[in-house]
Amino acid sequence: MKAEKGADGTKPALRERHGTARPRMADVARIAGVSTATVSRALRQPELVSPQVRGKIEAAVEHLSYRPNLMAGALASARSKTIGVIIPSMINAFFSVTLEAIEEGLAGAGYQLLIGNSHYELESEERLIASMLAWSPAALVITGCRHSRGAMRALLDTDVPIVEMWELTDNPIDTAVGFSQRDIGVAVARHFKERGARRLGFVGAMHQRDYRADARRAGFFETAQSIGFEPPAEVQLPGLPTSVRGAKAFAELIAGHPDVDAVLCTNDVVALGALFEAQRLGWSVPDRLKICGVGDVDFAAACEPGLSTVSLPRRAIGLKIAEVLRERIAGRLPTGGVHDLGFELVRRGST
Amino acid sequence: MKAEKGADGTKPALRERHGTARPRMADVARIAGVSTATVSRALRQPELVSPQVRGKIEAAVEHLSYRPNLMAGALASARSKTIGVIIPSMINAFFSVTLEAIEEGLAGAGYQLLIGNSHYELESEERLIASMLAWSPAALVITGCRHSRGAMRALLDTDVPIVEMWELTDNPIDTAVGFSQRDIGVAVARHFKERGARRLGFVGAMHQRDYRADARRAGFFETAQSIGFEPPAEVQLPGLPTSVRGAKAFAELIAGHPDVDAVLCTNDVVALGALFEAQRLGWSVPDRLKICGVGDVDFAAACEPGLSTVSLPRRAIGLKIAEVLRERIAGRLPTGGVHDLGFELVRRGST
DNA sequence: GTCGACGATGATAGCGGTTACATTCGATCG
DNA sequence: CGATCGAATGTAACCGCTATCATCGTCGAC
Repeated sequence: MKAEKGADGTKPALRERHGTARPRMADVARIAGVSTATVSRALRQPELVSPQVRGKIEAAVEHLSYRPNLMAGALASARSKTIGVIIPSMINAFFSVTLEAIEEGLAGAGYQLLIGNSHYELESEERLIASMLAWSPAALVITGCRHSRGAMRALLDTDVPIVEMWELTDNPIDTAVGFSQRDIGVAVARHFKERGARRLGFVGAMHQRDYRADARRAGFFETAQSIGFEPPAEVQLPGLPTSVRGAKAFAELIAGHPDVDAVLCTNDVVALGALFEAQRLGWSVPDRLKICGVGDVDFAAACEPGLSTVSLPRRAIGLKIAEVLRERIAGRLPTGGVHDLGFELVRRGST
Repeated sequence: MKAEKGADGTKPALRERHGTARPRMADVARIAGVSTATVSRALRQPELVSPQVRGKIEAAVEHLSYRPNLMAGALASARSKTIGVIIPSMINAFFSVTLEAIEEGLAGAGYQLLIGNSHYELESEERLIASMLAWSPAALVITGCRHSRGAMRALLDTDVPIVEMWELTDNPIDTAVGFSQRDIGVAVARHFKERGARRLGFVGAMHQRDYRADARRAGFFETAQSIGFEPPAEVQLPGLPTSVRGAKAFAELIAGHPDVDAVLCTNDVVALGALFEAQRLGWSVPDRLKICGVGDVDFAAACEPGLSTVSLPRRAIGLKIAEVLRERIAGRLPTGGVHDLGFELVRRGST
């Protein structure tokens, strides 16, 4: 399926080096016949500069197609128009939506997102925090409220506004925006009870690394028992949660526990695998078996039957963060707080 | 579903400002009893510094837990350990995988990814390019080979290595890493022919913005006709491609053209919607209807029947880019080239 | 008419590193 | 034994912009 022209390095690159040095603010100043201080002001606080001078400066900027060197500006002002965001996975669509919402909520303000992937590892997170702080970002957004000691020290030690997201805590470092992961498990257990389930099952993943998923599991198990179920039957996927693994794990689960009639899957992708597997096995959903996912990814509504799931405020988290950051950066709202954005159990055909 | 403690801003933030200023290189130098030049060298080219001095410096760094201010370094050296990446969507899992692979391939080298979202808009891309170049990144990775005039000018004018990805071109600005979008359409049309399809259909999306998807469509239509099909029946989704919209668009398509017996969907998410819709309508797949997606997202293999699709080198693209960049940044491989990573038609039950 | 206030602009000292160049000092060599 | 050289280190001039403070009119008030 490869084109013949694909041989490495054969094609000449289009670009030729022009050699024209990037214009500096001093060039603009010279052309406009003013000092660099005035140019700087005209660019960042135009209202402080008289209209005529401003006009000349704008013309010069245009003429040279001048673009300020952000690093110089950041260095001199000790803050950069950058926002660091650390997420545990880039592939997980949840965080991507939040990322996009943060970006959208900050749109136009000229912020750049510096993105780091912690791969669900606390040490990795610590390293990322350190290197992001070295850029003096305007703010730092991290996923979760659990951090290594070193990370904690760094976070407490800096003046950069910190936002912890996708989880709640009683002791935010600064600001937390999220929802209770544990309550999701609670809600689903109750929902299964309502629907008349008799024996519960759980398909999890990455229990050793994704402690947020673990909190959901804990809520599910504890509530299940407290409302009269036996401890749910359980299987853990090896590795990342995918539909294929979900299908297989689900098959294992019901092979070992044929009495299970309601399964909570750690997320929708896994649940989709289970749904197809049930279909293959001829178990009717929801009569013989109820399936619930977590996330409300777009396909959940398109499934047959529709997949019941828990809708997470992934977009709302991002927008809220953007809102908080705008306030923080503008200097209002000096201190943080905890923002619980809740979640919603979406009842569809699969339960 | 909200916890009571969720009232905004009620919780006190954990952090108290310590007031300790971040140590500077001069502090390290003083403690180690050397000049800042030596500290700088010890940090970036340790082999130039004698072992004893290096030891003292490392001790001082450790003691102060010193972290260099990257902006200062970047300003002075006119290059930053940053790699700008512009993608058309953060939600699309394709690009996320590539992003992760770029990151992974560059792991340990201490690069930060500066990520921009162009929302499939060329003007947006132009703005992003400008603001990313203002950070003097070590390289800039952009999606696609089509750019606005202004963007082109900026890209040709800079010395920053540029990589265009997810598409091929005869005239790369510098380096291109991707595959032929058009050939995907060609391959699927032929595949449908092989499988004995008689009337083709196409479910597309964003034909006005995603010109890569348009290239796939063009390949499909042209080939279809050249190998004896009538022009495929076609429906375009309004807005972003989701499963729900895919299901609806597919329903429309076959309502209008009941003779269609093979449908190419612009991506797997849409194809999944079509698959479920076919199931709801009682059309058996693949006998009555063949469905093919694009992307080979993880659930494609878990579907019932398995979803035939086109596997894109999303991870390979990222790894290749990382490889090229390592070379470029190290100063070897001064010029670019075109790298065709191909794609693979994955035949599963749905065709 | 003089003074102070105020608005607009300029001069300039950093911001915290990097790096070209100078300096030092022992080892090597004729 | 002095000249030479190279490794190790220091000196200081930037990098390009920001921000403080000084300067200079201009204008209204007393």
